[in-house]
Amino acid sequence: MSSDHREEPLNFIEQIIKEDIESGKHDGRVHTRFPPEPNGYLHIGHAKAITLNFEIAQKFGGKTNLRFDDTNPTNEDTEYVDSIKRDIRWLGFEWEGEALYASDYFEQLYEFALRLIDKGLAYVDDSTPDEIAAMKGDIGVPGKESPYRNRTVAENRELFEQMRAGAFPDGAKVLRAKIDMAHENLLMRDPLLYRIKRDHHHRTGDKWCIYPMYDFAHGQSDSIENITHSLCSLEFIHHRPLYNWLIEKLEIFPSRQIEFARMNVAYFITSKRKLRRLVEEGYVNGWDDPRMPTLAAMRRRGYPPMAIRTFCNKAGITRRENLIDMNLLDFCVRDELNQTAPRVMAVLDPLKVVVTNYPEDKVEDMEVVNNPEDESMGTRTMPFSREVYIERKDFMEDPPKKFFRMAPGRNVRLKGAYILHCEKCIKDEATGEVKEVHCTYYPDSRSGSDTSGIKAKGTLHWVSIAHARSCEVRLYDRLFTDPTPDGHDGKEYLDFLNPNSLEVLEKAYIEPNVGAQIKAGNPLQFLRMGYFCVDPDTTDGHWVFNRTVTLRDTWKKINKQQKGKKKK
RNA sequence: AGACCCAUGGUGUAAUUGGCAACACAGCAGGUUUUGGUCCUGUCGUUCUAGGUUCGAGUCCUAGUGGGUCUACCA
Repeated sequence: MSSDHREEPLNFIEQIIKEDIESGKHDGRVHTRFPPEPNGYLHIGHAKAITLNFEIAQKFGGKTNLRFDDTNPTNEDTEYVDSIKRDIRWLGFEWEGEALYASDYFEQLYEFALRLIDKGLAYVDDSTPDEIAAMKGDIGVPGKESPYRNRTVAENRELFEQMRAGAFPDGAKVLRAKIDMAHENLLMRDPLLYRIKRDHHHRTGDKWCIYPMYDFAHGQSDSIENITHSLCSLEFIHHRPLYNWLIEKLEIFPSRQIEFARMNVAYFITSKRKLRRLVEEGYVNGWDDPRMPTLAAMRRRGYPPMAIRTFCNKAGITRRENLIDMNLLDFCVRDELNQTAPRVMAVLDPLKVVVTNYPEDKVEDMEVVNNPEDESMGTRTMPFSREVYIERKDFMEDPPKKFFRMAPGRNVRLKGAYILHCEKCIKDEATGEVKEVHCTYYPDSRSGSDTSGIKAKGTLHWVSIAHARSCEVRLYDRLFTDPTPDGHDGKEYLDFLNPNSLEVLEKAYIEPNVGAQIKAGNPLQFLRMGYFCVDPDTTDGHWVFNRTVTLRDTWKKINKQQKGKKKK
């Protein structure tokens, strides 16, 4: 297909994998995993990790597991398991075999713990959390060894078995690795491996009262699954020595952890806690509110999954801090939708236009193309009549330079129909508001068979008043007014909420012959207005559309520039 | 304070691993257009600082500067 010989550059992880394959490591096998904790909804940051893990495996002929990291029963729930699976599939990925769970390895993990105890590398500690914290030392200050550190193997074994059997209350004892209380890396100062916690687990129920900590579950699960490359975000970099230490001492499959910088997107936040607050305190209408950065929200907003994947790929993989421009996301979304979204005409802020020389009872069917980018999408018809709506902003009584739309004395084309000559506007005497515009049309200017020779600089979208359908349109803007709402001292992210992030238009109008498109999630381009999609709130009698993203708007820019000049 | 990580246009990533700093987005200026969309053309602008190694450094070394991470019985 492609004739260009330039190889696409590999990111640093792909380079590592390529080298591993070339050196015959793991017989050239590549196996990654996506390890979410089922305690919340997936967001754009997860999309990056998902795309990376699945696509990198695909690229090198490998596999990707989905493994739920469910070692803390307190916040985890099956509800999240289902939504996570749905979101991954929505992005277009399918994991290897069945979904896996760290909790399936609890018995094996327990065996691993005994193995460590037998080697004299783990001990049961009776210290309280406060005591453990106090003995941990500080950055640059070595810690102190626990008085329980030198229990015998036999004693440790018996105590740990009793821990499992439920002999001790919650928090009474922990199992710790025996490494080095003076280690410069705080995580190596005898890290906790198991805690006692009586809580109902979403899968194992009440079978266990001890649960492994992240560091004694994640890497071991990787190893159990023979994961070759365990990709995670930069914050786990300090865990790597421990990750490797445990694998080495346990003498299990040597998975390799590789860290990359997580993706930050301007005007987005991804902290679970902060997102939860937005939902719980009603700043947004739920986890799938189209203003949220969750995948459920992006789906509802109409972002095509492929656009999100493209976006993640274009953002790239490195170990640097980054803040991705939202323009890139918009670009990816528009690029995808430009190819796929059928065009329709909808008037969001209607202004009545009367074509005074058009017969009152006449109706003509105008043929219009569904997508100029894709001829195979065919055409449809739009009824044209004496009274139509146009966009209020497309008329100006006293227009500035470079305004190509409707104004008294000027010609404009109604897309797919006739060229109109604007005669006058009628205003409300009290308010000065333009109530309607009177035009005449050129009968020989009909679209497709125009013999008038008249040129019109602008082309407007329109709907026939008698035929149009009323609908609801929801316009979304960024949720925050600041690119890094949670990055300011002295202010919190809620201080930067955009008061205009949602605008609901109850009285918008859409052309009538689009019924087949009205299925929740379907994308549409409202000609000249933007990309929209059908919201799931839609019923037969009430159509609701979400604006996914606007079209690029050169006029808006010109207009701004002109206004800026006037001020000067 | 210590350890670790990082530093390339406005933003994000490349640079055949030591050989003319490139691509995308954004910006700007044009062209095409029955969407002020798409598409096309042009244009702007970059290696944190100081030393060192080398014929040659964005790349290697040293020091500095700046940013990030780490002291949960969370993951």
